[in-house]
Amino acid sequence: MKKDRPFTHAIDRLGSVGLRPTRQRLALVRLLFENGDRHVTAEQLHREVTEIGVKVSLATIYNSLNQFTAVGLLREVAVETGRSYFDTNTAAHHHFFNDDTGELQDIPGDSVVLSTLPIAPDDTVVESVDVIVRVRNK
Amino acid sequence: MKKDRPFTHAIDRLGSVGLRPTRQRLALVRLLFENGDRHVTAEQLHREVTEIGVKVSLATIYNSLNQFTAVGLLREVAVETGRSYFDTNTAAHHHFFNDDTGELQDIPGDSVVLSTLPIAPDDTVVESVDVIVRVRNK
DNA sequence: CAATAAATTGGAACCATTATAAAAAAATAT
DNA sequence: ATATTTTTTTATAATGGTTCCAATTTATTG
Ligand SMILES: [Mn+2]
Ligand SMILES: [Mn+2]
Ligand SMILES: [Zn+2]
Ligand SMILES: [Zn+2]
Repeated sequence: MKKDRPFTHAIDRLGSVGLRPTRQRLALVRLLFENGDRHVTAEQLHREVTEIGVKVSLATIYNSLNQFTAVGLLREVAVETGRSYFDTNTAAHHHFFNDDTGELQDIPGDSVVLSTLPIAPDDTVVESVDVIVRVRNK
Repeated sequence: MKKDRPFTHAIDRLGSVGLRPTRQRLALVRLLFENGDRHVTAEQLHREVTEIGVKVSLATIYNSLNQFTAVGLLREVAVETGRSYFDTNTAAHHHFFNDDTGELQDIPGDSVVLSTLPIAPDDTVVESVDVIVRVRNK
């Protein structure tokens, strides 16, 4: 029996955004999307893909993360200067960031809501609103 | 007649946090705190201090910004990977970030309020909540 | 003023990321 | 299938913001 969830298969997900299903991109797509929502850095993903025995250069990791972001498969989250996080959940949502562990995690559902959104400065339009709740280990 | 606002003078502000009033630090404190709230990067501040004719190395700019942050005179705001912004307003408040110009600016008063704050993950405590409203030029 | 401690400095090192250009792989045409 | 063309991957170099370092200068203390 066949799942009807869209893009169950890595190859279809790549096809849907017009990227060729290469060995490297397939491995990355599987790691990223076949285990629920994820938040990864380039180095993390490189370590993971290497661990499962697939050889992918770090340059390709960066290329792929940027391409996936450009086509809307991923979004980038800025939590600390120095390194980028990529998020497989592209819907509007907010984050907890653990300063001790560097772990980024979604804030569930609507458990944080802005009561008022402020008026954007003159001649500007609001693009997005990012809420980051910074936490520390107790 | 004497102002009664605390730390009107750069030298007092440095004294109050136990930092020696060197020529370099005095110039930086004046630029940072004598013209209302500011949001600057290291490079920006270096350009400014150079423009007023004070010679300060970039290393000292970084040292000073980090020291000022450590003693609570400044706070660091993470808006984009790659470079740090330092904020002279250390009270809890939120920001507009203009992606086109790189300008960071305070969201006035309580024009943005979180209706609910989410429960922090197990064994963690909330440290701070940062709201960044990203805008673009119209 | 002498001695000591702290701060500043130029330049090297660092680290995440991006650029480059050659080799490899994939798609297309024959 | 083979040849041709296009895209992708890769190793490596370059980049840019930041930090480190050891030598020099400045400030404080005795
Ligand atoms: Mn990017
Ligand atoms: Mn810092
Ligand atoms: Zn997320
Ligand atoms: Zn601010």
